Amino acid sequence: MRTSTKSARQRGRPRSYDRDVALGAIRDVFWERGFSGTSLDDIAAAAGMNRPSLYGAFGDKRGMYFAALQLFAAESGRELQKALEAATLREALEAFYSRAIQDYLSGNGSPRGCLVVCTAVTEATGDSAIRSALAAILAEVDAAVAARIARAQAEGDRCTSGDATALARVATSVLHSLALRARAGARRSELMTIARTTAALIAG
Amino acid sequence: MRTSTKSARQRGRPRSYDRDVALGAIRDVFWERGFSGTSLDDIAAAAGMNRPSLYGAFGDKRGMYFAALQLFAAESGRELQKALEAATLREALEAFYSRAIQDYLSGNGSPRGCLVVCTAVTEATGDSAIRSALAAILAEVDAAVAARIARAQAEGDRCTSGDATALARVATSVLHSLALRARAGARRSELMTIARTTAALIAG
DNA sequence: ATATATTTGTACCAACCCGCATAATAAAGA
DNA sequence: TCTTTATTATGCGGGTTGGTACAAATATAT
Repeated sequence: MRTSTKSARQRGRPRSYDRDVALGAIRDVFWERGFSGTSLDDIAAAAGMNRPSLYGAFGDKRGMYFAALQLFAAESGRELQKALEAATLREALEAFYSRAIQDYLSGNGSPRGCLVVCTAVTEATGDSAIRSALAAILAEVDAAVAARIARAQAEGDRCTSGDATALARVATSVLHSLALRARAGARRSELMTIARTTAALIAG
Repeated sequence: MRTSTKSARQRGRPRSYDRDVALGAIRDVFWERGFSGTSLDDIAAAAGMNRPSLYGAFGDKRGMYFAALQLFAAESGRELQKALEAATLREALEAFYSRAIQDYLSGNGSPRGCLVVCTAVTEATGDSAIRSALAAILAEVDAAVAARIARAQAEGDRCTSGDATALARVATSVLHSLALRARAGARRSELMTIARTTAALIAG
């Protein structure tokens, strides 16, 4: 359980892994191969842990996936939120997309897109808990962008008029597509053009 | 092989299945569960065929998936193309999205979204042939929409100015997101609002 | 030292996986 | 009727799956 901060040194044999770095590795495997496409052997190899330790730390395979999803959402949510804080809406959207594209094209092998859009969506039909988690994450990003657009409208920033919520959903829709296009092999320049065109459409 | 029309009755035991309806059933299973999440038993049950017959008709599991993908792309490509033929660009885009949303929300259980966007994307990192097929399908839809936008611009139809290719990619990006939002459980009204907002943004 | 607590490593389990080998079946041709 | 051809049906074989039991290992507490 270990309450995170200082540790009063536990009693038994010490862990040979760091929970956070292990979870990062697990997230990366799921990110690349998806949930159904990933085996516990894959996970064990990536995390450098054997199965009993994995099971003890994260529960079963679904538990590992949820933990990975949560980590991904938290980290990339922070990044995107930060990008949205740029001075003008147009700059905010461009930074937002730019940052996302950076992530989507990362990875050792072929580009991985977004863990949420490119792997959780697939499992959403068969697993209602994954579907809820997915919906919640999408809604969170929608809300963040809607808030930013509403702010621009309130500030009299150059922005297309109309319902901020609906405009925001269009903006995040393009984000989703950037993820899947990246995974499909689109080149960065193509993605950036789509991003800039969208930013122009929404932020005047 | 059977060249589709009349048949000169083959010599051996007659087939107990119809290749087209079987492939439709196979497409539906993959559509719901994805490639990795679908077993041959699932496929056999859905198609009402036993494994050797499946193997004889479509090759291995990947072969079945490619056939399903091709069928899906051909059918929905026809539908979308037809929707795009509406008189004005705005009507065309709205029909295009509306038709897509209809499909994305269909299915016995929970909504399935789009076979390409919601299942092929996941496998794209690990299977370069699937990645190519995916990229080709995306490009085809992009091209169809780009042609429709270019036509509107040429005809002086009310349309946002700018590169037709880039605008089209924004439009299809929203299509992709509609698919995944449907699978995530979004309600029809939400999807329709996104669709109308996008059509307004692009077609003035 | 000895006991206690916690984690690791090995190895195993039953279930499932995909693909195929083989035999039974159902038609046409001779 | 008997052969030939094409399909269906059964079921197996080797490998992989997710999950766990159990003993060895490594720390603290007494």
